[in-house]
Amino acid sequence: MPQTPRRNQEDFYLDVYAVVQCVPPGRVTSYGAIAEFLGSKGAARLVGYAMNALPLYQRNDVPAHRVVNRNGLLTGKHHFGEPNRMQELLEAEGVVVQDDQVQDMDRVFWHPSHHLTDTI
DNA sequence: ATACTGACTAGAA
DNA sequence: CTTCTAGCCAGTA
Repeated sequence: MPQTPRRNQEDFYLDVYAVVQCVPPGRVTSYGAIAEFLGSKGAARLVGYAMNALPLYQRNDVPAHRVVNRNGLLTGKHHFGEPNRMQELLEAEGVVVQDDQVQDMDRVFWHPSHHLTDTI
């Protein structure tokens, strides 16, 4: 997981996908956290854009449903085809979702730099 | 080139 | 508590 500043947009996209792939099942992270980890703090919108540009052939490898906004709101749910698909995927991993919002964010939130010291 | 949009966020009012 | 503002960056019109 590169912690170096953005080199170019293509690598940035790939880095975003790589980070998302590191999110353990049952945990979630935020767009801003990913951006910050990649050295582009404040580029949260770009992370969202990267997810939007996630190629279909990679959707099986990248758990996009584990990325929510910093409040735990499922802001990307409209990109999963069915309205509650994202919630179903999360709940299948044990994440409690209510009103399109992840509950117990403090316990479930996963920060990229904490991947070694995560306590489930 | 400007203007607006969006799977965002932190801080101010 | 809520809503607003200003940043953020790529893509589109």
